[in-house]
Amino acid sequence: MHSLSLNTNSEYNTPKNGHCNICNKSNCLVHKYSDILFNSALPQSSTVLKCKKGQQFLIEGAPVNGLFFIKSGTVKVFRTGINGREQIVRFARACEIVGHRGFGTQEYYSIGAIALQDTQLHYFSKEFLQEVLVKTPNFTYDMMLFYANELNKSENKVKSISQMTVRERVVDTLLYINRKFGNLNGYLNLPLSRKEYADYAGTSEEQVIRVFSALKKENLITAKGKKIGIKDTDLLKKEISEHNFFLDS
DNA sequence: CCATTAAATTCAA
DNA sequence: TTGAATTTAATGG
Repeated sequence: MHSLSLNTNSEYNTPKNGHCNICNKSNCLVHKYSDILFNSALPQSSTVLKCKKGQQFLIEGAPVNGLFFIKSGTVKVFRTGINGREQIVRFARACEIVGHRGFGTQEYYSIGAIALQDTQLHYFSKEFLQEVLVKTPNFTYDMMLFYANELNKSENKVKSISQMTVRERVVDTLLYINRKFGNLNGYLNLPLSRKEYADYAGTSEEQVIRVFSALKKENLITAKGKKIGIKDTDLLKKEISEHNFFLDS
């Protein structure tokens, strides 16, 4: 009766080195708690949701009813600013959590989330998770660490947007994408539009294009459409080293 | 910010 | 797989 859940569990469950075999992280929550999350005796513990590229699955202002763990694909999480401008809060990949801020007393999501590629999501209802949190202290503790970490990142981001120059923020964004998604064939392994770089860095598309052009001239990056290659990570890091903002993942 | 041109991506035949 | 249609990038005002 839980065939879907049982199948899912096995995907996370071949650890030799303790690393999750989907996201390759040693501290992966989905991997660590897959038994609890997917093999629970509780009914309807999880369902898998399929999102096509460009599909929005979390809408700002919609009532909170649960949260998502990304099974595959990538997602951007954003908030709409005062004049309709989009502020990208973060990019998320496999095994990361989306929609967690709605938990507790909050009634409505304060963020939207949209799939950047075809994406599969594990959906967990609020009721189910509350039950798990109450019964499983280790899980609750790890979730608390996760929340604390998120808060720290968010505070760093405020600092970066208010104190760094446009160029530094764009460089910081490039390093963030590189750190988080790595590179494939010499290009960042996540294709983003200049607008998306801008929305993350807190600038305009034109500014990003101009910074990219400058970086190309200086031989720090290469760009072919949406494929951006970082030529010299260390030199880029140097540019923002005085801010030491490249600590968050 | 907007307009123009170049370049890249998508899509359907 | 191609190339026409559409979208996105780049530049200059």
